Amino acid sequence: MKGAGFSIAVIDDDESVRRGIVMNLELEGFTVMTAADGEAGVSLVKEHQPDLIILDVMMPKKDGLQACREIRVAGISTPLILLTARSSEVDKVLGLELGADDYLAKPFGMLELIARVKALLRRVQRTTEIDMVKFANVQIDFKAYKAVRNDNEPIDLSAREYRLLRYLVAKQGNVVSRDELLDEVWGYNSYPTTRTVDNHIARLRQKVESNVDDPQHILTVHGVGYKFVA
Amino acid sequence: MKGAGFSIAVIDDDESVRRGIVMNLELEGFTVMTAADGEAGVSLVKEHQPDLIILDVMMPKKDGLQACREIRVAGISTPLILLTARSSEVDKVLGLELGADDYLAKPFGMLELIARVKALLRRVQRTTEIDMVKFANVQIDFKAYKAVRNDNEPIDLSAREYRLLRYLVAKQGNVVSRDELLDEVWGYNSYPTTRTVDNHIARLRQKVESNVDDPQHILTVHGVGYKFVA
DNA sequence: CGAGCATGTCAAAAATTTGTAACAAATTTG
DNA sequence: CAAATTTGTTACAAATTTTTGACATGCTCG
Repeated sequence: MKGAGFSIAVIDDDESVRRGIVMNLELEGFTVMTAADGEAGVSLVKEHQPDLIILDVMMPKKDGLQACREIRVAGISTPLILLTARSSEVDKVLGLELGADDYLAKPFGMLELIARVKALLRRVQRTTEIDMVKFANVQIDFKAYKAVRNDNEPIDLSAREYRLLRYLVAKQGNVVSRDELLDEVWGYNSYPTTRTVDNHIARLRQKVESNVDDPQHILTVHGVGYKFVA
Repeated sequence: MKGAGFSIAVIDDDESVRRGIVMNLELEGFTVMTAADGEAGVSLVKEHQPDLIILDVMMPKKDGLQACREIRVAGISTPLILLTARSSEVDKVLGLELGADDYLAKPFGMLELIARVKALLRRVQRTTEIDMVKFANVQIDFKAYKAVRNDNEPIDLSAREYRLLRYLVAKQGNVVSRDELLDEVWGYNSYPTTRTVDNHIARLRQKVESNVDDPQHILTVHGVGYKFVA
């Protein structure tokens, strides 16, 4: 994954632990922000909305479990990894019930932490399904399977067109290859050709782009695949 | 994709299943190694570090879940597909928690297995590739296939130019020979001449260097190859 | 210095990739 | 069951990229 623009909040009172984690995450290409106690941590998270939180259980002012609880209560569902010195079951269960997504007992290996961070981000990214998208004068609701232009003219998209577009939108800004689309949108049980993808893209463009001859949102990247930009 | 040098370990006690899988993978151009029980499988994986593991759940000596656990504990994070006869959720969850990356219930279609193997390799590859590079006044995003100079003038690079540059950047500071570039950027089943590389380098320089006659980042190392420096 | 390679440059030719239309097959609907 | 809709396939034209070869220029070492 190599960081890919993800930001991570590291909340731990131990200066040296914090530094170690930060250094390693930055080496991996993540953007890192830190706080040294629970209270500052909660503020940090509320304010900067990182993509992932690493939270120590034992901390002054407000312990990790309490901080975790507050973060969840605030409606923030950012993936969260708990660090704990005591590896007692109590801590683990408590933490997970409070809404942590993973935990790691100190002392832990940096490689393992990095691996878990990446795994968690991957997992979240996969399962985060987009609900809606708006661009130019069209608006699409993937949950309701409804699409409109100018707030009133309905656009009629087929089921596969919805899925295709949703996948592109989920990866927006990044190029997606035809093979990836076949895997993710068509699945592993059917084996259409890559040309099938082109045809669906063409149909999508006709329905969704203002000028089919100069698409503004569903872009071709020659030799690679397609890319959606809002 | 066509196998492209990837090696795959197939661990299954059923001779005929194993043979079928091996044959199909080899047809796809993969290098395949096998083991007939969990114990042998774990040794095989530790010793030969394949690029992907296909592991049957039910096996003598050491079952697949146990083998999977041992492989992960040994710090080997190679992508792993579990095969199982029972399609119960329990197995699935267990397997995934133990660190399997994908899951396939017997009986499965060969095409589906191949599709999953390729998808998984693609996914892993995506996550290990460089995302971005910045140098002088240009910035390149390899995921978005987007390059700009001075934050606003777009630079138009072809797919191969992106791949070529990404490979050089990945090896930055080290000289890379033309033959290595042909292997890694062009692949093993195309055979252009080494002059082709020069041409692409030339075009890359024209697009990316400020002064083509005195390149600052894509450097020629006479008699050896090329080298990227930030 | 100059012979012998190695590399840079350019344009045309070759190859690949993509868009699209028309049609067939499959699926859903009435 | 027939009609309508959706999906997949094929073929071909158009767009774009890639390769090649010829020649110019540059580098290295005897």
